[in-house]
Amino acid sequence: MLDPKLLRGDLEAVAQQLARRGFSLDVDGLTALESRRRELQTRTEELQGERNTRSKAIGKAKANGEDIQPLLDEVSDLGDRLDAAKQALMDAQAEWDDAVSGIPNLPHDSVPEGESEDDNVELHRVGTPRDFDFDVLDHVDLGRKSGYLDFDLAVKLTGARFAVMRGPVARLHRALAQFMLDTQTLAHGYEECYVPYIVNRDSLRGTGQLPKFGEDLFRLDDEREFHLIPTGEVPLTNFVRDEIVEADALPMKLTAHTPCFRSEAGSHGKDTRGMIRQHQFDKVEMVQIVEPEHSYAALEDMRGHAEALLQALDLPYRVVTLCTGDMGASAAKTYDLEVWLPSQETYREISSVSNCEDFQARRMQARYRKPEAKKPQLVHTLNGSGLAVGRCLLAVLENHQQADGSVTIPEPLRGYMGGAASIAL
RNA sequence: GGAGGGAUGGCAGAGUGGUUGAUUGCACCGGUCUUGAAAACCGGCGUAGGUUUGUAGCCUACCCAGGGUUCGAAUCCCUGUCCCUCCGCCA
Repeated sequence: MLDPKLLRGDLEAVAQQLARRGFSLDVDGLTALESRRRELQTRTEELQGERNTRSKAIGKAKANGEDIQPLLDEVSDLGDRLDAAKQALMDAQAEWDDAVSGIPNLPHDSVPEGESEDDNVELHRVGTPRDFDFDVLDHVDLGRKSGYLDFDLAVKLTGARFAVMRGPVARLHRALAQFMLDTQTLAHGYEECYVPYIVNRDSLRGTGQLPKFGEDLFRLDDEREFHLIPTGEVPLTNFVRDEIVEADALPMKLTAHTPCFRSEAGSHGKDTRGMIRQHQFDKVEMVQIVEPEHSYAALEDMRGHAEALLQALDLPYRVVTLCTGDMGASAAKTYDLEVWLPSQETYREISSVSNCEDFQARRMQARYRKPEAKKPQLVHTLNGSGLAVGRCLLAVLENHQQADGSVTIPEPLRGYMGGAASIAL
């Protein structure tokens, strides 16, 4: 959510910045709404003030043993007028909140302008796609022969867009997650966390999934409005919701390996084959809570933390800066890491690293106290995948496949695989 | 699943219908004292919104959340959430 002061002040400037990301701000509507809201608030507060002074007078008169009936008669209709004013104010406020909650974050100046992913700007490429002297298989065909990767079985157990992994593939999946988690904690200084995979409404509101994007979530049949997490970002970032942390507690660097559940996956018929797009997938998430002046340095660091994993796994990838039109609503700037998939002969997203500045912090009321400042200040929040485990698994399978149907295990994973240098599929 | 007790400012903890936004202590900030520090003493110290040129003043709201009673609610009633204790059950 944007700073309400910004929205009450220079709306035109805000509208211009939002136009960069293809969002057209209803300046006139908001202005009218705000002036009406303000008027109603003033009226309500006047009535409240009147009620308070009269009630105090009644209390005083009663204490002096005077007859208070005449005073009571005077205030008889005040309550009704006050109720009406309050109701009107609440309606106007709700209308304003509704309008404001749909406004995305302002893009950072360095974000390239564009409408879609076609306009994203490549930052750099690392690694060279292999030249295969045999016909490459995609992960579906690779896994089918042995049955170690079984989508048909998942259909029977649940339905479309789930996967069953068995044997060495299941172990490789676990090895990847362990390797990522160990790298983030031991090499990059993140604190390992175990978090709930079910969260409440307030948490989803804090990170921005609600109220606008509820249809992307799996919701439990429970009156408490519990939802399965769509990403570890939700529980981790909400650590600081409604908190005032001391400055020396920052930066807070958190990581967790969690499953992620997404209801929308595949609703548009994209990536129907294989485990690119699933309702359930695992991810190691990085979250940083930082002081505002350090958030862009932290963004570069986090991108590096994600890139280090791909380099260690010897996977070719590229980094793109998302253009204004392709960013999520909460982000001010986002890098995507895209890994090379030989079967598709293209780069596919495997990590997304974003600086949300104070957009989420404001929704969450997440603040910190600087010793020299009297008022608590909003923190900046960043999140990034480090990495998506499922997509990483298929990238390893496809990139490191051999002519004999085996897959070479990247060196850093071998310790997690009982020393195996390759697996036979 | 059953029975009880709680939720108040950064923290601890008073307050059961009438100038109580709220006693007090700790923490924090400023000052006096001191060579310096500590101690002691004095003062300050919540958040949000409105009004305003104004981080001044004034006004309004907020004592877990949402409803209700009342001229008036931190205080009484209802619902919900969370925490604690005991019993049962369970990984």
